[in-house]
Amino acid sequence: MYYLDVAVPVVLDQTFTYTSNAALMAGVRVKVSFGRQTLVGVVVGSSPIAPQSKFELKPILEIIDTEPVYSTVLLELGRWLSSYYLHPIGEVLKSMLPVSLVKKQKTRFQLTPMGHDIWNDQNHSLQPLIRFLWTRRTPYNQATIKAKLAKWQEDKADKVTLKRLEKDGFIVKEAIDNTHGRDSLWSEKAIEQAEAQVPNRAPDLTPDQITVTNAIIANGFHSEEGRKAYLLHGVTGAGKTEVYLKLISEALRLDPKNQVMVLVPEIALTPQMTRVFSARFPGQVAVVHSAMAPAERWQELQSVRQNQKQILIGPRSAVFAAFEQLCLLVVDEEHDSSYKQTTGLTYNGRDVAVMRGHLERKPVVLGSATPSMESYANASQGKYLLLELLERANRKAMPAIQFITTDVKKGFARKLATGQRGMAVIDLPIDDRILTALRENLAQGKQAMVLVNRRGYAYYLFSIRDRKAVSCPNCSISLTVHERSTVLRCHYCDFQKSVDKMIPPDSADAYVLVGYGSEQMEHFLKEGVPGARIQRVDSDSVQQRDSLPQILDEFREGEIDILVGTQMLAKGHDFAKVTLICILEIDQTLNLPDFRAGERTFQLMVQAAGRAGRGEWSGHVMIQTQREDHPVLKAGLNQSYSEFWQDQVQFRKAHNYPPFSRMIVFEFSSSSSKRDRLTKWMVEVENWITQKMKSSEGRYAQLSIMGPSVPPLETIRGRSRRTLLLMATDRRQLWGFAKDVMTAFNAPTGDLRIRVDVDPQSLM
DNA sequence: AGCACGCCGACT
DNA sequence: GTCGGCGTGCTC
Repeated sequence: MYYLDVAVPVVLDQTFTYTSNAALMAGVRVKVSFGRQTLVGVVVGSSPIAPQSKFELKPILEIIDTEPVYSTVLLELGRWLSSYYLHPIGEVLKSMLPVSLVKKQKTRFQLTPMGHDIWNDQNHSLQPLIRFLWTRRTPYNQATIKAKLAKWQEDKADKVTLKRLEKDGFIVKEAIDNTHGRDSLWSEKAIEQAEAQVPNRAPDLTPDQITVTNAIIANGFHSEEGRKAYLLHGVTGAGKTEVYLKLISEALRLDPKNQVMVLVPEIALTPQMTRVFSARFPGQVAVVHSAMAPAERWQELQSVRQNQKQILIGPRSAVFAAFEQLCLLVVDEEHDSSYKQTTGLTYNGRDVAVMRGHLERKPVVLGSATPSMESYANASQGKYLLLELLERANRKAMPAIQFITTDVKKGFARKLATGQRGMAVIDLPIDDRILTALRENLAQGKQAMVLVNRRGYAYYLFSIRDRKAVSCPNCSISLTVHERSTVLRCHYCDFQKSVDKMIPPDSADAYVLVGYGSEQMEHFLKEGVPGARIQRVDSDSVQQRDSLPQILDEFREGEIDILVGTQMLAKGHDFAKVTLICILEIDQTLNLPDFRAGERTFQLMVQAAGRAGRGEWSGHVMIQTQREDHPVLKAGLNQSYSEFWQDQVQFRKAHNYPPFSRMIVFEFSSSSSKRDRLTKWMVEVENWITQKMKSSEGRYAQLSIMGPSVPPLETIRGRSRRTLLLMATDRRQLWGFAKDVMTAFNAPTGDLRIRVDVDPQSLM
């Protein structure tokens, strides 16, 4: 008889003991009966000696794997993740597996045939309700339906719940599996194409590239002492990718069975990126990304696991991939915030990569033109070895940056007039000098990109009578105007409704559209730059057609003259014919109420500028701002990381913000209808903290505790929230305290919920 | 998280 | 009287 420690995917941060006739390897999945349910757990340890236990131990039901799915290192990594990110071990292990095993479903509500009958049946008592809920007869998402139902019940006494309707068979939950069904234009085709071509030869490296590469190679690919991380700080166009490629070829030269993990931000996973790698290493590259069907993704991961492919390129989740012979980890654009998972296990793919490299005893190379302050601080302290590429590989000058200082802008608002929505241009929120430059650029047959801050048509719809913006029923934020001002959408939940239904039909002139988004800018540009072929790129336009790679290809082929879009555009693409980049709302980025605003702004400026002048023509960047004297903007103008660093270090130090401290945020929430319970709970939290500090005899002297407080966005998706921010230089104090918060408040009853975010990227 | 047990309000 | 709401507690 063997006694197995099994981690099951439940919120409890502990393992459970089961019995088995066979000794099982750690990392093997088993089916177990847990309470009244059957779950898939992971064996994390086993022993022939019975543990003293007051429980009656159950036997496992089934052995799923013949070989461990988690290597020793991955299990160790899982334990580290669990304690570092304060997340239960069973859930951690589950999150580490490829998504194919985790169903991600989005629920929508649809009428059943019986429901349709009621919709048509004038005599049925429920017809008014059903007609109210389903103004059209297609499915609605949960948020919309719940909002409608709430509205219905405002003035009526009847209590009809969705559950009731469901149970009576009038409506059904329609699970939409968004992991399936999306066709995946990116990977296969692009890679096939790339593989069909002759493997391209490595160019001669510049002396700087050689120095950097040799520094890493000289240290070797294996080290028993563990940690060997490098920060490769290379200006845009310095050829960081060539350094990665050279390192990979060196690794493969040493042993063709060696394998390399390459993490890239999700958005950079365009065919071009994978094309570069597969052209250099034909047939040896596996790729995973979010638009892939689970089966396809699993296949790619499997090929890596069995060492049929040498290189794995993927987004943050690829950091958990199983390798047979991993020997190098690369994290490209390490500063990118998309490495941070914001829900569930809130890991940062970059940091996990560093930890994994440490556990695997293999080097980790973090690359960026604008390193995160955290990584740069680590490099300054000698935790990482700093390697620099300070010149562009083609010796081209960095693009010239020019500030366009606008007058204090007239409030940009327009009437929502029924007949001419989205037509009348009253005032352009884009400077004439920029428009002129765009026209000239076009006349010369060159390309441009225009970056704005927000997707959608207008920022919000303002009611003149109520003196407030039309806001989301589920979130404390105004609705964004979309589709040429006909649709209102919430950027935080799924709520969406047409303007006509949101406001009384005859009152259109009592509302104004305030601000603009990418969609409206597209229209402005179409008028302002006649003859230009303009394409919008933001998550709306891309999602609709799942077409980002196609658009980017068309742009590269010269079938589009101007791309207008959100900051998505600033990231990592390489277009030879782009000579002009315009950033319209840099001040807004700079003004965000977040201690990283300066860092984000600098990154945006440098990354955007990096897109210009990559080919034979030199580049030009125009930035519309009213704050040209701001030190961060000046640093951006000079493309000077050290200037930026000097300025921000002062500020971060003064407030003891990261990288000079660590942060952990707790989010407490309840459904907004039960806000009083949440408030009560927060009183408990406050008392607990006071008590804790009193009894701790200065053990937490170092710790700053902020809150619990009402976050800027109090309600999201119908849930009221409170946040508690913990900050400390001393890691032990911070994690010690945070773990205690978890134990004290982790099993909230009823509708209350708690969420932790370790090393948060955003404090909203 | 599930899932069941258990205690209160509105219906045949 | 019960059906079903949800609040509470447990899971080797």
